Amino acid sequence: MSGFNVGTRLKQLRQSRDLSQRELAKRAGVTNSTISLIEQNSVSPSVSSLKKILDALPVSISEFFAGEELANEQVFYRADELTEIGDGNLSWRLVGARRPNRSMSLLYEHYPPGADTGEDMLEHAGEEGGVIVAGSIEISVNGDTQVLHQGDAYYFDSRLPHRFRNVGDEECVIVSANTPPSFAEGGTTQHH
Amino acid sequence: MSGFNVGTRLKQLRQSRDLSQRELAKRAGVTNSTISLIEQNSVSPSVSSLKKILDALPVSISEFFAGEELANEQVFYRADELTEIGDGNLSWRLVGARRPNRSMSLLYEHYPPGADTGEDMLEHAGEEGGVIVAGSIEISVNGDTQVLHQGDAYYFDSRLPHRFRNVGDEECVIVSANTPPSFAEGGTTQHH
DNA sequence: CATCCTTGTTGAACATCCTTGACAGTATGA
DNA sequence: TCATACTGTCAAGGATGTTCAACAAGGATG
Repeated sequence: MSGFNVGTRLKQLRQSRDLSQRELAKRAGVTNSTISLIEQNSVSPSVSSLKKILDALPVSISEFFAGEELANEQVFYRADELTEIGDGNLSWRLVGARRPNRSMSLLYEHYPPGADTGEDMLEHAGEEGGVIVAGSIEISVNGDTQVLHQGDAYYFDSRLPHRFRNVGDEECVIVSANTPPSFAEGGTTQHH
Repeated sequence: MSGFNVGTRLKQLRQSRDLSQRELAKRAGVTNSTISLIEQNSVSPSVSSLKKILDALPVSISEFFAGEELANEQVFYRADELTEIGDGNLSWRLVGARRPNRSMSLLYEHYPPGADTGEDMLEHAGEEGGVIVAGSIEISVNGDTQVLHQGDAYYFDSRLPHRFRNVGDEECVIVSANTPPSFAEGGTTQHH
């Protein structure tokens, strides 16, 4: 259950910065009463108000809630999560067995000409980055599409929708690393 | 930048799941009007309402806002944009600026012939792994010494004492990743 | 064509959040 | 002791979010 203790969390953040309710309120452009009520969990603030307040700390909204969510959320690593690698066309080789206590996975990827991770932009928790070792590849992240060549690199939060496509005529080789994927919805193992 | 386009983002998520406003409203325990108004950005929802709705998708609040907030982060790095870290002898190029919030650091490393991380075995918290892209290198981990060649890879817990040495006569190129980021903050950095 | 279902939108009523302004408690210093 | 300045809390009312109910547009069925 929820137990989204917004008030307590806000109070902690404010106090850790040695700010009074009034001082924070002033910076945020709201009144001290607002902060008082929120901290007591007497109200559930509107997103716009909460954003004003967090901007003044400053703390991003996702950071604010990440702390809350990690407290009651368990993160599981499925044993078979990374076993499905490569689907005939694409070749993803995992460096080392994927073990529950590993904090990242390292891949040696080979994209033949025309290889494509698919039209459906994928989104999952975590971060990923890589260096183009040979060939070139077109990468789309959050609507931004670029063609990277040998020596180029990328790094992004995997929650942004992304897609990989080899539009050249030679094989593209990438060494990439991903920080832990969260559990994927449904059966298909998400990757990339 | 504000531009927190909560409505648009919600609409995207709802539609990607093939849900109508009414269906989502039903699952979330709010009314269809609420969702309509939010999606049109006619209102800034309260956190409690937004949480109900996101729970029904389901999407965590931090995920929801992550998409908005991460939109401005740099994703693509041209070869000459990598941050040089080398100390004269060794050359390490970091993918992306030193951002404190990243969960790993990605490196494009160049070891000239004779390069050596030193006799003192290094130990630090975290994990590291890499793929040898060109040349060869001698790696010692916890007393076990191996020479790896192009296409070989390694992965170990960084708490084990380790050392890298290029005993060949050509440059060795490695793409590696470390968790947690060992190059996160300024100052001298231990690595490898 | 009519009928029925679903879709998203909107005005008015209601519920909740937010501000105004006042209050009590504590600490510092004259 | 009194004055001043700070802290957090709270009631009343204005501002904003949410619901209820009606509406129009689009598809599907007969």
